[in-house]
Amino acid sequence: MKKQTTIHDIAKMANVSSATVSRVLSNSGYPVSKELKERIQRIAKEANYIPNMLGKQLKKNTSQTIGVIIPSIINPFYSSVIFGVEEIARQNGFTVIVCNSLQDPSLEEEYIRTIMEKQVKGLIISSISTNKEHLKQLIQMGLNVIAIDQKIEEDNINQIEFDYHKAGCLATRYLLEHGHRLIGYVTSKLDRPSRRSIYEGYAAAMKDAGLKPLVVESQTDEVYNAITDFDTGKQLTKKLLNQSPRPTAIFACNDMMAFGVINELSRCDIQVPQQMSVMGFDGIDVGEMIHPPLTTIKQPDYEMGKMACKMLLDMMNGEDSPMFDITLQPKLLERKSVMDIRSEQ
Amino acid sequence: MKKQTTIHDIAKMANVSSATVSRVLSNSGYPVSKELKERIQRIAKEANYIPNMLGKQLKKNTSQTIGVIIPSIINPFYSSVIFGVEEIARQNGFTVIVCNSLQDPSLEEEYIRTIMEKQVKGLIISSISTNKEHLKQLIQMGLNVIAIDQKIEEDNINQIEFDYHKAGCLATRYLLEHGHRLIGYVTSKLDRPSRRSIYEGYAAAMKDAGLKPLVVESQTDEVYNAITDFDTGKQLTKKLLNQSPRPTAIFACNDMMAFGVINELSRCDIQVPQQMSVMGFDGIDVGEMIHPPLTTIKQPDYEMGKMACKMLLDMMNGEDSPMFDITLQPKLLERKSVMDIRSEQ
DNA sequence: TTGTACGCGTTATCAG
DNA sequence: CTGATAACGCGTACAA
Repeated sequence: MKKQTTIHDIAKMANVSSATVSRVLSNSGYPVSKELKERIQRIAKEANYIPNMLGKQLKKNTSQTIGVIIPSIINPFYSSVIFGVEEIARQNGFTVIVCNSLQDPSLEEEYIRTIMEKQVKGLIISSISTNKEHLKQLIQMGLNVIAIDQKIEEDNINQIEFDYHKAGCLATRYLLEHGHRLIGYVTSKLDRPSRRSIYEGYAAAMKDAGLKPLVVESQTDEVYNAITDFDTGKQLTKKLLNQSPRPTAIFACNDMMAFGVINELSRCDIQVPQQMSVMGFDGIDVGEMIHPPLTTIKQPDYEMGKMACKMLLDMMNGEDSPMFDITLQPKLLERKSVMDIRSEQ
Repeated sequence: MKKQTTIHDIAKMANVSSATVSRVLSNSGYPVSKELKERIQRIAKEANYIPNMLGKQLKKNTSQTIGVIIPSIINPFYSSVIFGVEEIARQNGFTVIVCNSLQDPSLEEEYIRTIMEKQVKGLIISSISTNKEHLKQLIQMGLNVIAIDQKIEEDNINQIEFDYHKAGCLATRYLLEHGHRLIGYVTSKLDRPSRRSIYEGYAAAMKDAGLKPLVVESQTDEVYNAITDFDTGKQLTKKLLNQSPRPTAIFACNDMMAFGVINELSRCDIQVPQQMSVMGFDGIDVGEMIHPPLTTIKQPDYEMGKMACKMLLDMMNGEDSPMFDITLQPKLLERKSVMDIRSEQ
């Protein structure tokens, strides 16, 4: 394992100063005679020169890196987000550090600290922590932050929001329009703003229709995990089926949970959608692959990632911080898990 | 945006030399009087000192970072791998850079270059590129590499392999044991060793049973994308159904494709598993969530990630390079998509 | 157009 | 035990 060649090595080989080498090899645009330039480039190539970014970054006080903190990459929704982020980052010469917070505030904080130590100046975060003081302080120190998915109720943190409330309404109204009156809502613990908003959207739409909400909420504060949502969906469905009168439609707070709902119904020999309609929330790809294909709300994941990264890069380029929030709009993906039961009534 | 506090700032505040501050704040173990130590720690805390890793790394010539290059994080298999890698990395104070190669050799090379420039000394890669010369050269320069998933036919690259051949056999034998004789195999393009091996395992098992393989191979060299595999599964199933006599079971080269198979069968009103058995390959979580739950081969993704990361860290700690390959063994996940048809014959 | 010399923040070596 | 100083690799005033 021999030492890497540096600009000084090349300088010696070319009998010039390292300054000149630097100017050529960093494409600084600083004037260097053409012949010398070409000679240096040739020598660098032959010597297999690989620049050491650490030196550069230390000097310029900027790592070409952005950090992304999300609950878990196992969740397809977040892996799509990252996919979008990474695409834009790469196109702009940036590299992405991925951090799974596992919904654990202390892990989240640990990661933010690491990010800062690595001189990462840009962070995209779906934050779980309620104490934003720390984050605000780091922003003072030059960190640029874009919050996605989970709203951060603070100034000078740009947000990419999603209109969860409207989405909850939209889904519920769709069910109502298809003749459903008894609509159950199954949800994981309502301890985060996004989840609350969906619920409130559902409740509002029900109220508008003069109907009573029928909610089953998971109480366990589970560690994050895809299969957990699935199991939760099954559990909550069991509870819901014990209610009387039984609902004719079930609305789940995310697609994974909706899969659990469908699975449990199928285990109980209840046909979807003939005997029970199911509505999901997220719009992940696999929803299209199950039977029946899941009618759901599309939350633009990939696009959200791309947009967040673009905004972040703009901020870091000091585009005079436009400081505006974006709110993405929900879209209903009409597939096959909801039946129109108006004719039956 | 004020400048960050450095050890020099703290040195001034404490009226000591920056060397002493460094010794205390880096937990070097170097002897410093207890009172001084505590004073420096207190001042650092008050001044909100955040160490600058770039300086440290430049000095020590090692970034506490590992790179992971995989085809696409959208694929649940790879996101599980990364999840495992990241867990071990975090526990050891390392950070993970994620790179989606999209099955594009030039993108892969670009990422490897970036990795090197960032002084990343450890790389976990599912390589698509056929030219390993470049990689070998970088290993000479101190890069540590663990190859996963895709075998790299070179010395001094540690591998975590998976016995694809045996897995292909295992799946096929299972179908045979359940009375199937006409077993179709649908696969994406056989242009990679792993895919070839599964195919060969299937073919060998069929031959052992005195049966003729029935293979439908996708010809399109698609860009990587989860939904593509699903669609491919549908297309290939259509082709297979035109064969006569029709197979009684279909074995797909990955789970996503198996979902496509099931979906297409369902569209043609062919019941799974009553009228047609389906076997997948991968063992991703959602396989359990669809109807019927997919019988499949479990390829240990999460464990593979954890193991790869452990091996890599050992290598980087210069554990005298044990230089051995690990071959993970397949396991059959028996669920509900395969029916025993022996009684019918 | 090219070279000299210093600093980015940190650790390591060598004196004291 | 503590301090001064020289690196690490690079970019950049300033000088020539």
